[in-house]
Amino acid sequence: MPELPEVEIVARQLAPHMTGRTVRTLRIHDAKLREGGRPPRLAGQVVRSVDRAGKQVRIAFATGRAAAPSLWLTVHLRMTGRLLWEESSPGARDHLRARFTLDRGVVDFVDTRRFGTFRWYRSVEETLPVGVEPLDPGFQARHWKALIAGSRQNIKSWLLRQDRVVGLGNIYASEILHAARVSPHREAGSLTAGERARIHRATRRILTTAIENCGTTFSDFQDARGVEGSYQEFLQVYARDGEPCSRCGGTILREVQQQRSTFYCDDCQS
DNA sequence: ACGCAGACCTGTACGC
DNA sequence: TGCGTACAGGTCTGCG
Repeated sequence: MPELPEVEIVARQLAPHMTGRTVRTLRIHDAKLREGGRPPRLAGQVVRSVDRAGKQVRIAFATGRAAAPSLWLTVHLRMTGRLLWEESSPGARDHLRARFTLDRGVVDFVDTRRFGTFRWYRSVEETLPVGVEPLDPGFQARHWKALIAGSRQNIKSWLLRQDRVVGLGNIYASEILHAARVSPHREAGSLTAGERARIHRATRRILTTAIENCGTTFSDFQDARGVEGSYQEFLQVYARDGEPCSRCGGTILREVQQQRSTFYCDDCQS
């Protein structure tokens, strides 16, 4: 489910609750979560930071309040994962996969479809995604040229890969291409400098606005407080097939690319 | 290198 | 009500 903005919101909301807290216990209820490596002993570890790396929530732990972090956990929410903070211990919960009990508060990992993953690391370098962070202040329009050069992949599929630019998923990829007036069928390597610049600007603007609006809630995204985002009100094409295009009045189409739905306007995206 | 199918899971919406 | 099908914000593997 979540793409960059939704993961960013979860991390930002968890951070003030978790940072500086001591872990009492980590209970893993779903054995699938052990596939990313055996969980280390967490009791007594102090949470030093919670942030986002690509589409993952990253939590740094240290052996004491003054010690440097020596352990990192990345949580990938995939389609339906949620990290929910509660002040006092909630009772039974559907699809509860893991529970962190802190010296104050509880963080539950809830995941209906069980695609979510935990991975443990001993250095921060290992947690860094391969691709570029699109909201990194140093990332500029001119950098797209080298990233995209020579790719024969269609631009919609290219935007979904995480080894070039991280954080984009099926909703924002369609929205970005519509905002940039670029057809999802275009060969990535064939884009002009002007088109790449439009994609760059659209990416920054859309992700930033989505974060400001607490992300997009389609069916199940909720932030760390269980509150839904509101960026769905701003979506121009996603899930709007059959409706008129907000820019040119043409009809928004739905089409399957790489087994994922793409939404676009055939009239003003070329 | 690319596209495509299938897998991983569970739930919901919709047509008959 | 029940059953079958399609679809869902992600990503991996294997095949051609």
